[in-house]
Amino acid sequence: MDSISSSLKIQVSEKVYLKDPETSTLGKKIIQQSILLIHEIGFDDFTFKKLGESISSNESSIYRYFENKHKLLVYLSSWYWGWIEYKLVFATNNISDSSEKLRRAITIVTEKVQDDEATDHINESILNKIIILEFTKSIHRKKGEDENKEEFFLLYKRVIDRIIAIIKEVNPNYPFAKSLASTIVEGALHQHFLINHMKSITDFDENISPTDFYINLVTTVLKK
Amino acid sequence: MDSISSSLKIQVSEKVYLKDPETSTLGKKIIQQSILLIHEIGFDDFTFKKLGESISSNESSIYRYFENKHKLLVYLSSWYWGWIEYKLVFATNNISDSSEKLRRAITIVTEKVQDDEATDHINESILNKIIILEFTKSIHRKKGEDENKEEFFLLYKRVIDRIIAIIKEVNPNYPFAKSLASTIVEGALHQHFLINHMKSITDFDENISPTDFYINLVTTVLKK
Amino acid sequence: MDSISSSLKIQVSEKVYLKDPETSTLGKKIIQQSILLIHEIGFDDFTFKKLGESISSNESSIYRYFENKHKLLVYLSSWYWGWIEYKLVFATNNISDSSEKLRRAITIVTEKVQDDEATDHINESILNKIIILEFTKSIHRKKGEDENKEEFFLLYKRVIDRIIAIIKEVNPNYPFAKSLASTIVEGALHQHFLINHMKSITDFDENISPTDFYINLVTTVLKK
Amino acid sequence: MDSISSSLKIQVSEKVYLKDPETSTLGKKIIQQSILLIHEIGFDDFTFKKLGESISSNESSIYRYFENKHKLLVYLSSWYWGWIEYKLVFATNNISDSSEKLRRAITIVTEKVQDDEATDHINESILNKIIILEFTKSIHRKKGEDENKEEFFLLYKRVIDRIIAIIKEVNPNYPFAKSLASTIVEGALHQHFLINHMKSITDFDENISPTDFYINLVTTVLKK
DNA sequence: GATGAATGAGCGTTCATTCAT
DNA sequence: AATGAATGAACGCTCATTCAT
Repeated sequence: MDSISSSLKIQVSEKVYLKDPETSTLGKKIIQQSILLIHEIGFDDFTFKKLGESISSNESSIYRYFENKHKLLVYLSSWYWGWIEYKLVFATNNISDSSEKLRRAITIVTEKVQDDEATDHINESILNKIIILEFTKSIHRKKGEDENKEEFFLLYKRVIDRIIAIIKEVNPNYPFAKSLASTIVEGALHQHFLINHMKSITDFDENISPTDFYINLVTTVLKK
Repeated sequence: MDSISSSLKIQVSEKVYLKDPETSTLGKKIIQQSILLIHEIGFDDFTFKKLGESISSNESSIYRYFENKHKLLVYLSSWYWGWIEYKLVFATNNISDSSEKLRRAITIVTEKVQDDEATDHINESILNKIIILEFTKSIHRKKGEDENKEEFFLLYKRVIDRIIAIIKEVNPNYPFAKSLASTIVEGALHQHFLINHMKSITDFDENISPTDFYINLVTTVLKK
Repeated sequence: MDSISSSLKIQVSEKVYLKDPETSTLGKKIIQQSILLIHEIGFDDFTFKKLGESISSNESSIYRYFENKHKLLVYLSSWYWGWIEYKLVFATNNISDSSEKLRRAITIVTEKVQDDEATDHINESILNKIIILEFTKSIHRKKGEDENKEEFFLLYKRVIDRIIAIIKEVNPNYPFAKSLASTIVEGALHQHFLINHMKSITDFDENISPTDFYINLVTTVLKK
Repeated sequence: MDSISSSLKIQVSEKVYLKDPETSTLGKKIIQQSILLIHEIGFDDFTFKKLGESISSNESSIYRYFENKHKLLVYLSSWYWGWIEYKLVFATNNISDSSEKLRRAITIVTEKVQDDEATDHINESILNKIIILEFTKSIHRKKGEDENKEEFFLLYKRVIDRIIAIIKEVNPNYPFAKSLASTIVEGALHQHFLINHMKSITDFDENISPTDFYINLVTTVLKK
């Protein structure tokens, strides 16, 4: 059976930060406000200077925690995928029917995110919006190519790996399990983006959601 | 019957450029070299100053053609999707069997791109690599949100619309035609990205390609 | 008796322009539109490029007429003071009473300017507003100090010299004739500026104008 | 009785600067050198880059203190008028005879300025030359029209208001007290400009000064 | 450990001007 | 004579980062 820390302290790789933001008040404020600020002005216009102002602190203080703004985004992303993994494990735990398990897993990664009351300094709903807009950009960054990419996106890959495993449970002979899993996860972000910015090429409304689309899609292709 | 200019002069919206780069030698050099340079150093590090150096011209000359580097990228993207549309129309022309038409269309938008000898100042193969890395970023840009987004990404949407139409031909009752089409086009870019940067979560090798995955996927879900 | 060309062809020093704008349609358009454009966006933001656009011509064409935008402003100023001189001479012609002559002269240089229908490509009322805002700046320019300053501001000085002469007619013993004359001319511009921008330090309203102030002032100090 | 801080710390509005230059060594150097440099090359050619070089510091450091060079000039002007106000109050303090008070006030605002030994990083004599050349330009700036104009030129207006008050003491029935006051203050700057650049339209020499002209003028017009 | 001050480097842009047609 | 294209130089400004306290 899968096991994961049941508390909501998400473990982010130490390579991502210089000092763990969870260990101080300032650190938590940095995380909390950065989410709000990135959402407000976009990651391109986001700077440590502006963040410093919004937490009435100096930009140099933030440098104690993160090498640069890209690492901070990697931290937020990692935290997000760690949190998704936690929810995914929790939701599929003790479910014996593979197909049901898969449906639940797909739901977790494709549904619209609500704020999680268990974490008071992180607004997951807004964080999700940032992930939709910025996560793909962040894995596409050319700079520092591959040095720590594996490390940085570990938690993202773990979510995908868990879905791959469930897909294989459902249909061990399906030859594209990995591609299907990555299509669901990345595709869901994209579909949510389209809902907000290019509605005309989506089918979604109040009655029909990306989750419906993906469950239908996956169920069909995995049918033996 | 579909009709499209059979020459390879791709029409890019006039709002994207200040002066049409196709109308001068310098303009063509800007296009040609920008593709090579963006590929080489990444779009983030790409500046008009560096481009100017690489075409031994002054950055200010480039400003005659494009307002800023983002508009230049929009131009390249538009050109790319215009070219893809052209190929798509050409490949599906006179094909009466809808399923075959769809297979051909999917092939066009998911296969690895080869250089097209018909255009001597544009290397489509490299441009495709740029699109894989940078296109999603470019539609995710926050700034200038929505003002001309429709206009800028018109050719992209036209490609998707054509695929939607073919999907509907194959199965008029499938309820997620739009989402499926956008999943194919965006997803194919993502799968090609994974091949280059996160191989471990793909199923692809020399025998099996994204095209195979998408044809299998689409064929299955549209089966009546 | 004073003599001045009775036509409204104001003679501006040839050193101010490269090609006389009065001799071509384009030249006249340059003059006409530059007045409107400078008034609209301010002289600081005014460029030949923008002027070129507004007369749908190229900036390089304007360089045929004026070395740079400062020379163009000198031209406009010269024209303005030439026109003021013309009005001044016309208004004081055949007046034998010196005091009356002085009153009329002061009126000319201090009253609010109306458009002169005799010149169709120059809107004197707007030009006056430009002079109020920009003329003092233009004589204060440091660059090219003194080379041709005498020449450039000849027509301005001629207006002042005419007023000095009238002051001396009224009271030959007044020891500050020159300073008084320059105070009136420059001061009137300043008072009109204050009316538009710092009303709180003026005494003017619909019943009382700068002209009243200056006539009162001058009449009093010249009383024997 | 008038009261004003007797120390020479002139209070300039906080809206003018980002960080008070009086609070650091670098700040004082910025003020000191900017005066010398603006005098030397003129405000048009003055840039933060050049100022940075002349204080062997980087232009970006200067941006900590002032938003742009125009704000720096506003600071210098404000300081100047604050200093003039101080001198004016000091010189007229305890003088019971209104006419004498007025003569002293006029003297303060019209006489040639000597360096004040009490301030070691500000050369008032040179600053006065800058004010003569640049102050009128600075209040004539079109950009940012009126937003903070009142605030920015507060100290200038306070000087004028004090003179208005004294004029009214001398002759409460004179109907143009405001215009007369602004004429003196602005006019004096202009007369000093003429002395330096257009001597031919002034009456001044070593025996006769602008102060003489203005005292004569004002005394005469206010005579009951 | 947190902060404020200072800095260097470089970006995006505009301007004035020249050249070739 | 008028124009369009191209250029070099500089400006204003911001960013990421370091240093000193």
